[in-house]
Amino acid sequence: MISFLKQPTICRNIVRAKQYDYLSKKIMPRRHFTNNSNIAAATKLSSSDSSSDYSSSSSSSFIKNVNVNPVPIRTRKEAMKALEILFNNKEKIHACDTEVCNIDLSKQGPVGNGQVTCATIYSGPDVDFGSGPGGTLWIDNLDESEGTLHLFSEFFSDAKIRKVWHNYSFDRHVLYNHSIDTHGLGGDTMHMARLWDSSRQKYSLEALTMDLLPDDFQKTNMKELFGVPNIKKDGTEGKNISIPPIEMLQRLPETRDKFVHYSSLDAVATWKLHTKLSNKLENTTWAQGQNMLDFYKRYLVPFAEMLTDMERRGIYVARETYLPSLQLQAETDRDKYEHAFREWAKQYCDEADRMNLASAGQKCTFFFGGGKNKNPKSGEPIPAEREFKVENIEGIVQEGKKKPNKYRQMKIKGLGMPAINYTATGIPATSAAVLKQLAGNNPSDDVNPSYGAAYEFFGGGQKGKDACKAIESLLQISAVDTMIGTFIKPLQELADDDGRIHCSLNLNTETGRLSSRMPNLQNQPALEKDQYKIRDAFQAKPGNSFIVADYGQLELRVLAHITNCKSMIEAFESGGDFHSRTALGMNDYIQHAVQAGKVLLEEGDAVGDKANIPLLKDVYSSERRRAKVLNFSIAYGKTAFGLAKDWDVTRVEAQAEIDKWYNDRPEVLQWQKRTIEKAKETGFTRTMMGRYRRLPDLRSSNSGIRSHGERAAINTPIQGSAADVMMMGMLKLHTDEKLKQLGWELLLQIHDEVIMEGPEEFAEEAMERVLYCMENPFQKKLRVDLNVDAKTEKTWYRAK
DNA sequence: TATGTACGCGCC
DNA sequence: AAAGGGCGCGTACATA
Repeated sequence: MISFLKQPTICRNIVRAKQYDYLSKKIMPRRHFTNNSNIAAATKLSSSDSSSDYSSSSSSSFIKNVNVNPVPIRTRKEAMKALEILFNNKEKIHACDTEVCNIDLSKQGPVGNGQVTCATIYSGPDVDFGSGPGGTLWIDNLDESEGTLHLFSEFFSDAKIRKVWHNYSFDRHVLYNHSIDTHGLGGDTMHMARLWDSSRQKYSLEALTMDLLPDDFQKTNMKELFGVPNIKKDGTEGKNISIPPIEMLQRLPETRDKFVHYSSLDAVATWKLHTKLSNKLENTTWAQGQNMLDFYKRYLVPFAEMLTDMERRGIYVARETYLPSLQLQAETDRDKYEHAFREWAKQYCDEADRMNLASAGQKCTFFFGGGKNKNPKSGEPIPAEREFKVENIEGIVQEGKKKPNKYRQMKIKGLGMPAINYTATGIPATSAAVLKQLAGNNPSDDVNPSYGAAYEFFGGGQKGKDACKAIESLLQISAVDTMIGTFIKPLQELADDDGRIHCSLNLNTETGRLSSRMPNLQNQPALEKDQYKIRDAFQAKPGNSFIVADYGQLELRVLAHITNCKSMIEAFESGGDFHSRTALGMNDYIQHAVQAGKVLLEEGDAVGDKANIPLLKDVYSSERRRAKVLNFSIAYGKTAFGLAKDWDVTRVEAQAEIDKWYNDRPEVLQWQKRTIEKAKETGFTRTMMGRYRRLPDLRSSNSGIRSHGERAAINTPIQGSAADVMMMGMLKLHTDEKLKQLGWELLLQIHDEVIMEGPEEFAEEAMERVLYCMENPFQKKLRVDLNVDAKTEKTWYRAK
């Protein structure tokens, strides 16, 4: 039997730790409250000598050694003078930054949310805005100065004037909230830093400034500058520090000057970082006679600008006409499953009604507490019972107390079932895969039920059957909860007044893929798993349609191209179903069956008198499925150990399958060896378009980490090159004159798939162009053709 | 009360 | 000693 149990890995935890580090920065950018305090920088700044002539603030002692000489712009007259200087320096690079209020970044994105309280511009050490060369412009846009910013609209929207930003997407959107449509992206220091070194932990302006700019130019974070201790109930100062709202810092006389200095400094830091990063990229080879800055400017800058267009557009979800009924249906289902499970569990657990079915800890104790289960890491037995805190809705009064407490302890006793699998920390896992093993594949089927481990444990018979059915209900509860909590609800909450969702599309991955946040639109339930048809909520406007186009086997085609593998190239050249062909190559008896005309390789063969012959994928479906798994596993660097676990076969058997795969494709094995070798020498691996991924893990003393690095060394060229193909394809789609003329625009990208929206009447015409653009992302052809499948429909669900 | 960690799960 | 790459995010729970 195939098991899908996933082993916990230390690698995953390493990667995860990094994600959180990064996320805390992403969720709370520099404008927000909770930046980590930078004690080192603060100490350095406050202890250095006061040679600065910065004199506009009595509280400026915080920032002594960085002189930004801000020129405040509050009136039309001042703005006109500044604009004249800006336009006289058209050819220069201008670093810009905004400060924003009225936005809660933990709940909403910048499209349609947030107002700019001020903007700062720094145009380099030569430009003099009136405070001497190298001063900054500080454009006030609050209170009586509101509207000043808009006077600069022409400057921001001029495509010929290069502006550089840190996290351009955010600024572009908030400026658009003031009807300022920026163009002329000169660079985004966040993207440049990612391109220069994609394995950094932090990409915040602060972290980059600290690491890349000289010690005498450093940035102090907001918490350091403006943080005030929270006042506790008793009136004393608490330990937590919060930052007053932006608009308050800008208004209050005691913080105003410091704030002006702080925000101006961000623009200066961005400018200096841009210079520094340009230099670094310039000194990195891209291709013959060209450097990474060339690559950045030619592809990544237009790509980044395009991503903000997509974010701004958003995608419509039927928040009012569809999602609520969907939610109701899901909640009804949930209640049904919940009732079924609790009724069963009551027989074994007094507090079954109060158990939190979303708690892994409680489920773990209930099923696996006691018995012979031991933590494989620590050797400790799993406790036979545990207490959990629950709300005291029963109003139980504790002994010796007069009134009931708000919370009470609830005891769960373990059934002592043998654990199926363990988490990374050595606790019995209660994942869906584990519960599935307990319940069996199909315990509720009337005709042909199949039961899992719980059947035997409860002594078989009716009791065993009931247990399996109950656990299946529990499984359903988790599944439905995920649907409601991760998809159905957030989609409704995040839609704007027009029902459109504006996720943030980030260039923040190690491999060059995009990621999507708030919400993540790249993990919406797909196909069969989309039991509630959530993708039907994504709809085109009346009169419009979607085109959903995806690359078929993109990564495998890329693998074939990169490795120049004869057998793979041939398989793709002959067309048809790649996985069937792999299965054919790996099993003699399938070859015989095909040669004897007993089965057909693929659907295209079912013509004329062969129409009634069955297909390989139907007759040998398990072989094909295995071949498919193997195809992907090898691209990811899976080992015989992992494959053996997945397939529930011995390691030797798994290795034999792998060997058979490589036998037909020796170039792949050679390439993998060569690539790891080279990565160890150079410390990096590269993609087709020449992007680098540094792999410091390859030099780790921890062999687990090292192996992870080796797998990354061979996976990144595949995944990253696939991302390259997609990026180039999207740039073609974006710049295609015909598509523009027909009114078709990109909305989303899901790694190997794009969603476009446009007038229904031109859908067929547009589709032709879409196919052409995506199939020809490069001037040069790859060694295998790219296969694009496109469909036009009214909803995302229907277009698959 | 706020924050970090662990677990688990959705997608390609 | 671990044992498939890349993501984002909701929930529970421990800790400060």
